Amino acid sequence: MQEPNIDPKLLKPYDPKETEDRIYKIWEESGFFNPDVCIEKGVTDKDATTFSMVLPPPNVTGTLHLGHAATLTIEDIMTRFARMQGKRTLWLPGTDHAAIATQSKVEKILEKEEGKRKTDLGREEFLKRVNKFAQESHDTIINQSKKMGASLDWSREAFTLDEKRNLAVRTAFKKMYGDGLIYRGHRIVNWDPKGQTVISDDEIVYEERKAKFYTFKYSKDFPISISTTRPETKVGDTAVAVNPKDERYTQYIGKTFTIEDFCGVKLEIKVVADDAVEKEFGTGALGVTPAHSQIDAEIAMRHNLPTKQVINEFAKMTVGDERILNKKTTEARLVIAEWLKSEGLLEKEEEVTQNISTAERTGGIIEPLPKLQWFINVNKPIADRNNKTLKELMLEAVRGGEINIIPDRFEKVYYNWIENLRDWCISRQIWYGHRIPVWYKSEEIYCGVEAPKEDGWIQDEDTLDTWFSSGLWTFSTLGWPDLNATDFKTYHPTNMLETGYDILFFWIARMILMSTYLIGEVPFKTVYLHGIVRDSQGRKMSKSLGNAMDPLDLTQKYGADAVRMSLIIGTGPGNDSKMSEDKIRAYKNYANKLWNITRFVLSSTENIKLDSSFNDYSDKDKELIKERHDLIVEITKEMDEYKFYIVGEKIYHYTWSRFADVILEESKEIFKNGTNEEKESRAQFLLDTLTKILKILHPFMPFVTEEIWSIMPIDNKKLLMVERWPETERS
RNA sequence: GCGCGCUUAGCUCAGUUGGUAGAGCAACUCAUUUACACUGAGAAGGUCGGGGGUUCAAGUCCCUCAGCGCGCACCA
Repeated sequence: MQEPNIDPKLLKPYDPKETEDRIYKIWEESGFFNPDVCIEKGVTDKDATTFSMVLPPPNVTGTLHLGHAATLTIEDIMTRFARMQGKRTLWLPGTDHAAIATQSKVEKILEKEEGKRKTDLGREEFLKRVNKFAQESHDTIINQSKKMGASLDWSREAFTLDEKRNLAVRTAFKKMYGDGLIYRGHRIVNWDPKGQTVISDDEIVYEERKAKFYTFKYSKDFPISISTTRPETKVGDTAVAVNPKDERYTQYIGKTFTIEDFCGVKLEIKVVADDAVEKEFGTGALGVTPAHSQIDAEIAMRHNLPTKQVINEFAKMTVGDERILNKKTTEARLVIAEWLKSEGLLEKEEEVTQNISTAERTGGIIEPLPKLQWFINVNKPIADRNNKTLKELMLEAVRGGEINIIPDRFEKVYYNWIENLRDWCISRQIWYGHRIPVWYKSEEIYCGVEAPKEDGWIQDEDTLDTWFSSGLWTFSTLGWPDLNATDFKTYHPTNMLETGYDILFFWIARMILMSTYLIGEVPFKTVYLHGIVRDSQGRKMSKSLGNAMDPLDLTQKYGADAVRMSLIIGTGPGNDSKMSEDKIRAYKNYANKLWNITRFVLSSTENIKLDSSFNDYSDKDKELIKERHDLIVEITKEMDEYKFYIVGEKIYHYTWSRFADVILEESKEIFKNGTNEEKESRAQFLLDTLTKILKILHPFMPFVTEEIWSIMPIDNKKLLMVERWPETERS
């Protein structure tokens, strides 16, 4: 066939590498990622309904993985769809300083490359290193996000640790402190000996391990046997608790026994009755270690028992003689077990599996320790929130329907978490992060947005849990605490929050907490949760397994459009998905198919332009239009319901199996032997249908569609990214 | 212990309010320069995890069992 008047580009296979960076640049230069520019340039009405969403800020700990790529794709689809519907659309980017994660990463590098520890550098110098690392990670992340085609408004980019966000953090802290929601308290906390910091309950990861479960008596004269997996903590025991209904032990309740020598330590053990003790568990008697167990501390509080700390911040013993003093807890455990055996006190030694608490970021084994820390009280009634507690505010936002979670089964998970929620420990003994806005001067404490003016005040050394600043993200990025900021007034509450279900508690719950409390409105109306991207065998991708697929490599090899499609199709909300190169290859082929469809349509309709007022369709084409119209109605409905995985499949199927394999094939016959009317009708139909396919496909495969759009014979074209979604009312 | 999810073709997954099973990939047969080999046509492949129930009708609803996975709690 002759190929007159057709872009020579089409004569070669589609080349994403040549196309994608060029197209992204055109988009960026158009300014259309920014809704203000869209209004200025007249592609969006000033009073159009808004669609706003924040990007879950990636941690500045390195590079993006496929999970980020999935997030970017799903959200870009939402954003481009909204923009093409004419909405005032804002998708706001940013990055997260990720306090502990970033700091420990830099510590590792420092150790490996220079053999130094952070204390060798000092706070200021170490922070310089962290900032440098964070900046480099940031640049990589931004670059990768652009490669994925993300239509983010870079003019509004934010960082959880920049000046504006710091003001928001200090303002929020001050208000919570003023309302008595933030308090400083001496409590049993989760101490991470490896990271040398406290962490919150949610930062604990449980790992199943085998352990020895020892049953023994403190001494030959002691009447009650107890059981434990941690004999070394028993040197800190101050009581034995039994169930009040347990007849075996009633005679001892209230008595105090002195054990002169428990592996070199003198113990005073009082027998108390407490409902928390289960009769059936172990011997039915519990050795109470108030300093090193949350439950025991609670029992101790109820019975006014003394607390005796026997383990320090390095998980080493602080009492006893040379046998255990300064030994690690794991070593002391064996020493005491041996001692019990040799004294004839050990009655039983069993192998059990137990859940061991480890720190999410460092992997360190958590040591419960009593410490003075900052907490958020989740059970205190708040006067200007109708005396509701933070827990109640969080619960009601979802239960009352103001926030809708997709898939809805996660609402149950959310309620369950809130029911078990305890006060949130927000102080961290790390250097990288928002410094706590509290100052001390002898006995005085000052909390304020700014430092006190007089001399002699010393600021709290600790920083805040990274999730404190993330919790403010939907509004700290929009100008809050300035309540008159245009962005804040225009875009808050945001419409959508899309993220992985694994940070439902960490992030989503904390945003709801902060927003309902600080501004009295929900942070977002809909939460869409996606799953984890796994490898083709269903394993979590990780660097150590070596199965991590680098999104950048994949986009280089197959094109971003193909990677995007393969991340969407075959994945429903809330379900994990599996990734394989086969799948991506299939969608690379699809991009090329679309390219060739265009080549055929343009070369067989040469010199004809799309005529939007054309109406003389043949009967056959009218049928095809009806079919197409039904499909678009269906697809639009599914887009509104966030069923992108279904839409992607449907449009793929329609273009390939229906449009290319059937309609184009029969068009060959029409163009060869049909009447002029038939030819004209079919030419318009093909151009019109290709136009609509490009529009529907654009949110999914933005690069190839924008590129094809640029050579379509259509008058008064704008960029495809700001064209209107195909109308659904006309047939 | 409480709760959730999954189990459908060799693999990865769809299957919306119940109407006798679908897609991609892989494998098989054919076509051999066609808009496109990054292709087309065709055929094959499933007692929808097991059992029971409701119904005219169940992959879909209910009960139950099993395997896998996950969350929370416990973890003396």
